[in-house]
Amino acid sequence: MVLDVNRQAPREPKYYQVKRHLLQLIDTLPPGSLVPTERVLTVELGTSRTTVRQALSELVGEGRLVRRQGSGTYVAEPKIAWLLHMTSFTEQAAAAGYSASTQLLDAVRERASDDIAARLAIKPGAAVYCIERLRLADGTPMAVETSYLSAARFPGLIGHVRKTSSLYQVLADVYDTKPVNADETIETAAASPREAELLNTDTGSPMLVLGRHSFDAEGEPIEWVHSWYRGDRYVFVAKLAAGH
Amino acid sequence: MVLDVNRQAPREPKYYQVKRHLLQLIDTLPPGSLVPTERVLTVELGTSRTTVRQALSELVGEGRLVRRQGSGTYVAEPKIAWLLHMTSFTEQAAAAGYSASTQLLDAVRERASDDIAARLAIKPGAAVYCIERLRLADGTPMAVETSYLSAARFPGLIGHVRKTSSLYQVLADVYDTKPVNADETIETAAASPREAELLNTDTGSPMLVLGRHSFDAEGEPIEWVHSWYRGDRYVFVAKLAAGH
DNA sequence: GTATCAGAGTTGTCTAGTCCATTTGCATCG
DNA sequence: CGATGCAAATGGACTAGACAACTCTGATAC
Repeated sequence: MVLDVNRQAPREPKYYQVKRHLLQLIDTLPPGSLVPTERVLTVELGTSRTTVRQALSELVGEGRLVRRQGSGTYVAEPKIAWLLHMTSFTEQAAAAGYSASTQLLDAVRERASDDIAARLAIKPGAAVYCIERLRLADGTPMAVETSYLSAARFPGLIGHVRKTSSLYQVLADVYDTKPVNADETIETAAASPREAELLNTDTGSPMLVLGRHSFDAEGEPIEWVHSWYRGDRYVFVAKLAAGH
Repeated sequence: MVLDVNRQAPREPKYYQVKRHLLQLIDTLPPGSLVPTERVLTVELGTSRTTVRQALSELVGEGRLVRRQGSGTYVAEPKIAWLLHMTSFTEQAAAAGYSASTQLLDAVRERASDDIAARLAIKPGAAVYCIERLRLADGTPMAVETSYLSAARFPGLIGHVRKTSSLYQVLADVYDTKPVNADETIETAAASPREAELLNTDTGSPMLVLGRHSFDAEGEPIEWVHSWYRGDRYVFVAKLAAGH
């Protein structure tokens, strides 16, 4: 009978050795530098291209490297900090020193799924507006934002949104409604082909998904939004104080 | 001369078709259900095991599936919401209905890197305490937390921390210091083998990294902490109000 | 009955290779 | 001189398969 000493130690995968090697290299190079090609690393490190690519993919996902097909792999710029608070995208961007713009991708009326219905406090199957927008900062795509609002509560919303780019402006001017509270959720996900295309990244790359569930002064839900940010590009920042 | 119509359309990768197929399947099954094995999916969908595994890996990373080596792949439980606010881990856990515990992994005195020094407003190379702890909720590991504090400002800290599990308690009782403000950062990363082992997950799986930079009433930095949570298990929740 | 063990089945890791899409630089042509 | 086209080099997607590590079940031994 063999006694199994240190079973618990999960040995380091080979691809992780490659990753550590690359991390060391990256730390010595300025952003924009070219790193060795996949095929060169394959022979240098005595491993397969698949293994090298796994290490590279993780580093790309963490925002340390950028790959450009046909060209090469480069050291990435540091991530951009994005402050979370209760204002519009435009104000947030301005506070961070960017000029924000918005591109309306889609605005349709559809039936609420069970999940959406519950969040908007309406019946499943009731009409909702689904508004999809691309947020840009200094012209580069930053986030894909999808908003859901009750069609019964905001009749004709789509027409207004097509004319005025700011949804919050429309809510205030036309419907006299203003969000005063919100629950925000933050989680990770992988980019779908659609988001990847819009945000100019790869399908499956890690994303930060910000959900916002906002309420008016009476506590009624106004909208449910989720915004997809590239996880390799952005860090969310929240400022907290002890008294809540 | 061939005119390149719709160059922009990046066709859907094959693995993503597999992923969508699996998502449809998952939506019909309760948590804990067994999904078909990798080899079965390989023949059912007419693809290679590598491609099937890529789809599965993304779904595992998004918390939709759980893989158990030697056993099979199962539909995962929904993610757990974790409220962000300016209290201790223990209080946070209690508010969410968990009984929290902490395991001290390591507590050493070391020299501050440039980054740490800047955050703690001390000189690079000055002594800092590095305290690594495993946070558990109802006995299951939840996060790996690494704190950095100035050794000059909190002499003998390690000894106190070894006796009292709560760092904030020690800061209040022994050093009469209390954090009143904090900047929190949230970003994505991939698990290192060490974190993966401690959190009982796989190397490279997506993580949510919460950074906390806290300050006392005078605006002096007290500590710099980063906590690694499993991105497939947790959603962070922040409550915001309009008046900031 | 109970414990043990072998084997089948599963996921985990890695390899070596093919073919495609895109970029880039160079040679060629006008 | 400029534009064009070609070829090399690069990353992107996928395949088929080997072997390892682990789990579970059923047959067997006691």
